[in-house]
Amino acid sequence: MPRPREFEPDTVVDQAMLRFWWQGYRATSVEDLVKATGVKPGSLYSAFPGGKHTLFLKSLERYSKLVVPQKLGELESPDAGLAELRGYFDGLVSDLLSPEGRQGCLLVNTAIENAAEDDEAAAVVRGHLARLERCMTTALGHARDRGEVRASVDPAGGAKVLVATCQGLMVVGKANPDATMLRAIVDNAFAVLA
Amino acid sequence: MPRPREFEPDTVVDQAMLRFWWQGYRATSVEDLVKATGVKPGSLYSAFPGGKHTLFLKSLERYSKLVVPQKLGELESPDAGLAELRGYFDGLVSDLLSPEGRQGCLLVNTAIENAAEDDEAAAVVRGHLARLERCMTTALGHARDRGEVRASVDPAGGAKVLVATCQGLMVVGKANPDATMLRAIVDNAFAVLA
DNA sequence: AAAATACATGAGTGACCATTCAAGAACAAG
DNA sequence: CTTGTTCTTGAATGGTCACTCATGTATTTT
Repeated sequence: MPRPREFEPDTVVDQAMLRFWWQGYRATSVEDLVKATGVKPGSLYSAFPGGKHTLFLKSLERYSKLVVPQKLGELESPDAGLAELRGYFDGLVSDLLSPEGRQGCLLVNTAIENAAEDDEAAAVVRGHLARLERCMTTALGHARDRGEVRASVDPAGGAKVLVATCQGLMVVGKANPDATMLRAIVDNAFAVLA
Repeated sequence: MPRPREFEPDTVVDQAMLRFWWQGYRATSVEDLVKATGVKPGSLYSAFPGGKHTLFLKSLERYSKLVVPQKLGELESPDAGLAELRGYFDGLVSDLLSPEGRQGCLLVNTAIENAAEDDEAAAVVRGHLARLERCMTTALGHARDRGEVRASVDPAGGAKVLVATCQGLMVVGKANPDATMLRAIVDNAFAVLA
């Protein structure tokens, strides 16, 4: 009986995600979202009750499902080792240096901009950090078993440090997107493990 | 001849800085600043031409001069070594775990929230990162000379990694202010150097 | 074709935004 | 005391914010 919806909600979330990613939550207005999606306010609010904030949370989840796996790449494969770990960091650096990647990571931005005042957003960020830590622990364990890093490196502890280091890499990259600096950070982070 | 000013500009900047620190640039309204400082809009704009943005830049500089040296503490002394380096990281962790320190570092928050769109703010952040790197390089050099870390640790490179790690520590701390996690990051960051 | 249903539209809501400005007030010099 | 200068005040500006709702529309069932 009902008139069918003329837009695909997932597509709307995708476009909203891009806006939140590039501009941040506060700096993105509902009017921005209307322009970006082509969906008028009324339809937006009826399709996403809760409005801007709901759309933001859905954007975070969509980012986790769509963008994060692509960035992690082989690092999430069960037998990832040092090469995959290094590949992830190198990918971060080249992203930060490219015009399309300057915005960094939506989840890192969210940690800083919203985590203190938005528990739901903070929970998504915590999930992401745990996921990162998990696959880095695995990769570091394999790296140690294969002799790719010093035997004295503790995979669980080292992974926690690497998680922090890659978050910090993005903070530094935002303020100072300089190839020499970013590559030096990665080079030395791995040199210390070898 | 002129009527004397009834407020101290430095005090106004101090109070504005606290607001920007706790709430961020965008989330702090001029009305907030008026309430916090007791200075009415007209006076605020005549004392700080450029308004909110000028006050923000002055806040960043004041943070660098007032808050940062207090956080760095002995790490800025010319003969700082591993103890001072470790002390700085421990201080960061206990700040992030205390109600008064949850807001993290104004300059890290600024790197994420404003650096991409505000070159002047980004420049202040870059200065801060360079300052951190400089004193960490010195401290790490002394630590190596004194045998407090492995001889294979490169002070300049290691400092770059530590800078990134402490920025990342604050990202993690914002999303997940958990003592066990934060202490594990610091413990392992130093374990890797030993 | 008529009724029922959900969707699309976009002007409208009041609140808040950063900023300005006209008016009055306080001081110092003459 | 008068005049000149700067400061203080707070109402007013025009804009934008997130959000709502009455109206019209498209589709399916009867």
